[in-house]
Amino acid sequence: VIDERPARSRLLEAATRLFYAEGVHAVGVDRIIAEAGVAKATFYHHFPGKDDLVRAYVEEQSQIQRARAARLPPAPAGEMVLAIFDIVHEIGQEPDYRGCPFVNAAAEYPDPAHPVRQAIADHRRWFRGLLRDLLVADGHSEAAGTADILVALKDGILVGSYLDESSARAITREAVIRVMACSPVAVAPPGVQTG
Amino acid sequence: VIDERPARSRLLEAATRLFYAEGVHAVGVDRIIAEAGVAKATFYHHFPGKDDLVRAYVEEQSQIQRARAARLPPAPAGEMVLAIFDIVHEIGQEPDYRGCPFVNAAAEYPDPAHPVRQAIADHRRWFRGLLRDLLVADGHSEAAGTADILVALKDGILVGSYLDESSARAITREAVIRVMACSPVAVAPPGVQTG
Amino acid sequence: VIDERPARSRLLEAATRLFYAEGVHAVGVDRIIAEAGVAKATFYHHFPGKDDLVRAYVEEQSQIQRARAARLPPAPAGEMVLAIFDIVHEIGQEPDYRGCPFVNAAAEYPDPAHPVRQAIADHRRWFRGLLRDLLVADGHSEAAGTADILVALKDGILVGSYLDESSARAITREAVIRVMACSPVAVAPPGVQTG
Amino acid sequence: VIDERPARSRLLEAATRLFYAEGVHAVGVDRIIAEAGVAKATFYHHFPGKDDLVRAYVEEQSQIQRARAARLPPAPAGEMVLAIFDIVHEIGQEPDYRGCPFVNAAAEYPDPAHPVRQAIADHRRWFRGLLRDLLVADGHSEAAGTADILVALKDGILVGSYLDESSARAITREAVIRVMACSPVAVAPPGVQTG
DNA sequence: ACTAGCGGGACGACCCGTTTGT
DNA sequence: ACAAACGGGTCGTCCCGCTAGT
Repeated sequence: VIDERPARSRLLEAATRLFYAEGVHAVGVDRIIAEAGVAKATFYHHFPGKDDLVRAYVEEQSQIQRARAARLPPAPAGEMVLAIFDIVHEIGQEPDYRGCPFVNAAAEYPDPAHPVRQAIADHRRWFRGLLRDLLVADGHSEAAGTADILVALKDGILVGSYLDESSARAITREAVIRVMACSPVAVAPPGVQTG
Repeated sequence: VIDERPARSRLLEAATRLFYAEGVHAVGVDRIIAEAGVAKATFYHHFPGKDDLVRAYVEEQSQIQRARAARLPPAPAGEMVLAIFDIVHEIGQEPDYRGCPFVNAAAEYPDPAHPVRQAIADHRRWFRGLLRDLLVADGHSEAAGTADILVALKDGILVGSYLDESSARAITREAVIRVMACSPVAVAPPGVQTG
Repeated sequence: VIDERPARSRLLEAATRLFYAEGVHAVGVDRIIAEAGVAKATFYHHFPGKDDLVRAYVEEQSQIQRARAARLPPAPAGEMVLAIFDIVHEIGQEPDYRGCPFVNAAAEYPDPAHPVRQAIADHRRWFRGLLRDLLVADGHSEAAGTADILVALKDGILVGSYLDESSARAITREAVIRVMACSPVAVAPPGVQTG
Repeated sequence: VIDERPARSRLLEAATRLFYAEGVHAVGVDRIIAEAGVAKATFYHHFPGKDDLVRAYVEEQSQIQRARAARLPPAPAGEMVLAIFDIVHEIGQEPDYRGCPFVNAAAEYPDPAHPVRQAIADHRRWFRGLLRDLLVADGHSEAAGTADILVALKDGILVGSYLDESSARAITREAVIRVMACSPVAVAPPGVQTG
């Protein structure tokens, strides 16, 4: 009971690194325990199975992002949204960026009822709620719909950061500004779709 | 003799169905040849290895989307963009939608030099070029940057269609309209843009 | 149509090349038919199975060696033996020498009753008889025993040519001379001989 | 619980038996692990791959022969050579003799740079050195060349023991005596030697 | 007489996630 | 904490048949 946490931490650290860099199915437990320097029995003592480790990995990523958002310096709500997307942009520019860990993990878990997918859905609900609350605080009409668009924008930016040449111009701030600029005319042209 | 189509077609069809529904690594060649009703030797006669089948799958998806775009009825360029996103929206609403096949496949192929990744990059270059050309034809200033944003929007919409509750309101058209509405003021305020 | 020789010849040629260079078990029939440029059905039309091709390969090698011996210019029997070993030496020095095809094939056919092994045994009987007859014609006492030793010498020279550094000095002629120099004293010291 | 020896020993024992009796390529790892009574993962825990097991097999055979040579009772160098060839002869007469394990293994490994071939080459260097040292100690002129011939003789005797009818008379001792009897005249007739 | 392609099933080496004993 | 066990899975190749089309 004394030295439990280092082993678990090392396992989660190794898993995070390998799962993110190479994919979940592509990394075996043998490799993780080898890189973590723990025994197999220790692994199965801390995690009932590989999927539980995957879920822990996803949940930890969510915690990291929530903490990062919580550490943002206070600012007017509109600027907070921009600050969040500045972080999104920065993340996408990191050297070995391999895409959004949640999107990538979801690609390997087709069943939406799977605990890993649940954890991913939780994270996404949190992020959408965060944006929507900020838009509401910003006095934005159509806060919910705009939050949906911004979530899509965030996902798409990260996908592009992973898959397209980095020479693609940085369009993050510009995009956020346009999405948030919902002139009354544009918002609800009669008969146009809901958003 | 049930299916008289050539073996290669049956293999590619089965692979497409299974790869998309369950992921690439999660589907073994044994399963594909079983569902295609071909012998293993026949599979390896048509494809040097599994990765070649994956690449064929990706390239076929690209061909399908290009053909679909080519079949769009002629219209003014701006409306063409909207029509394209209507299709994107529709695709995302399909019953067993499992996300963008290119994004999902890329999640399982970390190496950008891998042929599968190359095929994905080719497709993405095509799509971005399609949007940019339409924006140029539409007389849009900032066509390239706006195309980048629209590509991100498309990716994000499809990610959301896969991962979020379908109750999420459809925001596609609204989002496109906002992104395309780039008022001169918003486009390039000196020093605002991030990168 | 590049190669107009009959299919059987092309198959045997390809098989000879591949079997010798890489080993019998290491070369599949698919590869042979591919390099021969014939259809699979054609192969199985000419040879009931792979083993029959192997036997044909072995028998052809035997024929080649017999023909080479038959072409030796006439000479006194003792010099003929030396001439034979000159050829043995030359063969062992060839650039891509891979060892005696009979010894190598036998290593992959443990059953002495197998047709391939029978063909190998036939060849070895021929070669031993050839040497013995020459020794008899040379008026050699102990012709049979000396022939046995010379056969061993030949096999060992070829093994060494394959497995040892080519820097190993050429000892062929010297060895033959010593083996054939059976002084009465050396031949049968009472009680020395083992069997 | 039948066999309490460690798994690695059981694997190597089974591999030795099967590789020697049937050839390396002809024996699959599944068969070895079955006969060793070991799980597949245990095999791959002890040996990175089949080739490593083959190399261990070859190296063990070399160790066995070196130990056997080391156990020979002390005697004058010339008699030691004869004693070594007595052992060679005895080995060749064993009931299920299948030829020299090194020569047979080399027949299935065409690449001289392969670890298995390296191990074989090591063994052969050792044996040649052993003979040469004994000949030197025996005061033999031309020790190196004679050692080469004796190595060839050993290889050839073992090839013949495997491939020819056992009725072939035992010529081992007689052959060694002749090879070692290098009269000054026979050793270096000017211009006789080939290379 | 030959070609092209496909079917078939067993087997090749190797790795999977997991459990147990020590 | 380490070795071992376990059964099934991975991708790929084996040799051999068969049909259909020249």
